[in-house]
Amino acid sequence: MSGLRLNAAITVDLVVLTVRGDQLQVLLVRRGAAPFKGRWALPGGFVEEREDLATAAARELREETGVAPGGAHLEQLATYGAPGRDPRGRVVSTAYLAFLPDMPQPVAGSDAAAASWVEVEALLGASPTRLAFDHTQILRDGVERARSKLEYTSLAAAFCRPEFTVAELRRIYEAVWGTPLDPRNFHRKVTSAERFIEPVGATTRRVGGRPAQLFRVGGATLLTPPLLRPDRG
Amino acid sequence: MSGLRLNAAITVDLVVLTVRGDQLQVLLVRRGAAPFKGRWALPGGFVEEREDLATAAARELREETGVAPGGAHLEQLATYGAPGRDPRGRVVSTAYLAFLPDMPQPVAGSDAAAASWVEVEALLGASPTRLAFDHTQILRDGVERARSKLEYTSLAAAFCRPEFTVAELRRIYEAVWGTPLDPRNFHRKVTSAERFIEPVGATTRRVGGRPAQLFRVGGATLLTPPLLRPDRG
DNA sequence: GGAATAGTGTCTGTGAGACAGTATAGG
DNA sequence: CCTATACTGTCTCACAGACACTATTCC
Repeated sequence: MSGLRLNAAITVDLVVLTVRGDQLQVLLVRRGAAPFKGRWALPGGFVEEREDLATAAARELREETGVAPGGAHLEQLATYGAPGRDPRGRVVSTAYLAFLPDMPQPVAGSDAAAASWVEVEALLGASPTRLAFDHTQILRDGVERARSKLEYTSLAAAFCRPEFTVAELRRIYEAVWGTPLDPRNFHRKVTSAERFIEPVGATTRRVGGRPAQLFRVGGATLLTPPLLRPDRG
Repeated sequence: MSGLRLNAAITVDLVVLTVRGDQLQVLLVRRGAAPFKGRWALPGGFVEEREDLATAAARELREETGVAPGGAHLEQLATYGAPGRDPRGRVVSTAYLAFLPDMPQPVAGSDAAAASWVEVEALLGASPTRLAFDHTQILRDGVERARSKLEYTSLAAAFCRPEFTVAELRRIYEAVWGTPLDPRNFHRKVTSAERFIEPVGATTRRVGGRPAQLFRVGGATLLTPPLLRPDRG
């Protein structure tokens, strides 16, 4: 036998971000049980026996959104283990961050009746809706990670469908950063960045204006040179 | 009572980095008990009841190095919870990353007889010494985090003593990145970066060559503009 | 003086930001 | 024609990299 003393319950929580209607939104569930019954919370759950943390996160993502593993970007964010964060006892939660394209139907395949996309600004802005547990802090950390990742990596495309236009990609950046960007300079930058996006050959049909070229992701994971946020002075 | 099922043992592991003799080194302990008895491992231990993860990491750091909380930079790195990573059972470990200046005496105040600074290159290079558990991977992640943090933050100074010269700061960058840097361009960059370092007014006494100005850290935490690694193409 | 290290100036290419101007669609 | 969106070209300023040069110490 092992002398190992189990001293905690380990869970995963998900910060699932998407851009819908030029807004950065996060997937929340309404809690059906105490504690924080009726309050919005990040989706999550206990890690099963013999299950890796990343596997548990992918399973939760699939249960909540119907998105198969590999269909979205999923990375570990951070771990939260303050003694009082869950009134039921010592719960240590590893948060994962996911980027999803705008889904055709909201939260398809979800088991939770009360799952919903919520605008991030309403949760972190001036008069924020309070979330359960320390989930507001987890969300804040996730959003900051997303903002920073867009600068140095090609992950913005993870918010887009497989084929997208430069303008769609730009609106991802604008929604996540909350800043307008110059469309012309943006176009020049992303098309000249090495292996960031590559043209598909086709164009969109628009209701007005010149049709746009369609692109898919190139092979690059790092963005060189980086695409820095305007302010950060 | 709570229906909470404790399903894991939660621990913290430390990746304590320093620069000694122009080498990036990490603090290791030799394991005195099974599993992996006699193998080098990262220092760490179980999180106590009612103890925060960060507090546990600071406590471990102090036990191993004698460095008081606040005397070093300490940040959360990542959490490792693969089912088989510890043969004794389900152990979830949150790794913390610490940056220390070169200590006058190696590992002062340590309780472990077998604690030692080890060159990182010997652990991650061509024919690496294998560490216990998944500690080689944790170390790899920590070193990569350190390399990237030096680009965008002013944390390189955390490897220096309170007063330091520009050349000492440059040797930190060179040791962590493993690349030589142009001393003149480096000097111009760090002295012109906003609030990165500020002159103390005094100079060093040297055995040969012009005395160097002494600096201390400025208030800035982010480095604007960033100081990018030479290669990363 | 010579050797060693610290620090400055200068040039050149690249890229960011600003923005004029052109291209291609619908009405 | 006008409007809307996509895309290209051009200008200017700032900074990175390369490296000549000056400054201040010990010998």
